[in-house]
Amino acid sequence: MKKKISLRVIRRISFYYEALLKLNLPEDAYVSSKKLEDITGVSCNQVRQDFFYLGISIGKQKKGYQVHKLFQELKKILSIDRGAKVIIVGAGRIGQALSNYKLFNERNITVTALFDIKTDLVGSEIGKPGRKKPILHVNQLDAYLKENPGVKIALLTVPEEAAQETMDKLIGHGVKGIVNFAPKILKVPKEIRDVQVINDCIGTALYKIVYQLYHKR
Amino acid sequence: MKKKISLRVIRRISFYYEALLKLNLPEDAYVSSKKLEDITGVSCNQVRQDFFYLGISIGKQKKGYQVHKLFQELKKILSIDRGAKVIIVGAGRIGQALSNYKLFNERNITVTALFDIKTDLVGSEIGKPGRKKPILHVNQLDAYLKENPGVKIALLTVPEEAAQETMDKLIGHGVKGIVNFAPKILKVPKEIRDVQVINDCIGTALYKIVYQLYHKR
DNA sequence: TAGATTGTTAATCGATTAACAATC
DNA sequence: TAGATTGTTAATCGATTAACAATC
Repeated sequence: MKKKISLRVIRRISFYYEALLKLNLPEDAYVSSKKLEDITGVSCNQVRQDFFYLGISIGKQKKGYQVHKLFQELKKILSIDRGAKVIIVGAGRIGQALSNYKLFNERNITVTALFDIKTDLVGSEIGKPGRKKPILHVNQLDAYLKENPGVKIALLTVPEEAAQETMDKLIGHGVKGIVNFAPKILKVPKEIRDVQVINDCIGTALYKIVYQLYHKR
Repeated sequence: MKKKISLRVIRRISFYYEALLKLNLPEDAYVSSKKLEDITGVSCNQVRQDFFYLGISIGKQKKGYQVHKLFQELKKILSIDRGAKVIIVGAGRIGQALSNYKLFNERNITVTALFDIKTDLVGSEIGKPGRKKPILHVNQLDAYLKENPGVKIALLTVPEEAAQETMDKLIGHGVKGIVNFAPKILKVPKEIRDVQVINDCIGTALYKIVYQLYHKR
């Protein structure tokens, strides 16, 4: 019986994980829920409640949580130890920037290839020597995904006009997770049950910040 | 007495707004809460509850909400009619990509300038003719913000190492809203009360999608 | 010891869902 | 008319906060 963890909890877990990375403490050091509050802004009560909920009971009174053990627990929940291979569809500026995104290395996420339709991009490679990724044509997607069944996640960075069409294609080829960077809400057909889409994180962030600007308390 | 609207509601409001843009209906057409559910994935009950909460009572039984009126209401809440001027700090690939982001035009967000420290970037301009934006040096930030007091929002696209330092600088110069694109949680000093930061939307999205990949129901 | 910090429960708060009378 | 859809209330659900005994 696996309990389902809400995305809000996952988000906070990723905050704790990032906090640990940032602190860069020796593995045998301890970190308290109060310390995590200082860095993440999540209250220490919430931190302990989350750990309790997730069955993380490795704390020592008066000390806190051992960094090494906590890392292990958080990694397990976030599936960071398993890692993930992703492709980037759309090799324009955002796509290329993401392909070098620092976050990926430390978090065990590997970009294996990019896809585009522009003939001047297709066939080239980008990235640092030793870590170069090929840019392939979008119509090679199907073949690529069949050859690389471990690739289940796509970052979608094509222009707004092409976003829905491209997403439908990705779903058709068996992709199970899509992060959509186009400022457009993409629909997953109702009959598709096992595909997760994260829509429009940039656009939503902008609306929120503009709203807050005009409604400060 | 203005009631405070949570960011969750703001997020859904932006979904409704995006849905209207997408539908592209004549202004005198009507759209029902059920139709909004189809496009946004937000249940029709939730839609009506949100409208009720926000005092949007323009519906007609058996028809729905007139597109024109609904646009007006949603724009008012999202402050789209007032618009927003933003700067982009960090003129690398993500910064440059964002400076041409299509979302901005339709949503009344104007990028007025970019900032960087690289001498080969500073002094040039980017963007389409007629809409060119200058790239200035980061040490011109203070002067720029003083000359342009309407600019209160910054998109932060500098490398991870420079993110916190740059944010502190922005806050010092009076910026009130920051969207952080570095994969790092940035802290606002506790004594600062009126600055809003949206942290790490890309990193969080990735953690969520990886988590979901390994925990499909 | 005294102080700090955990794990856990209970209380509160807020958000979502369901239901339905009103009515076009 | 009958069916569809709103506005609104009440019920449910879930998430956060507060409190505190246990104990290192």
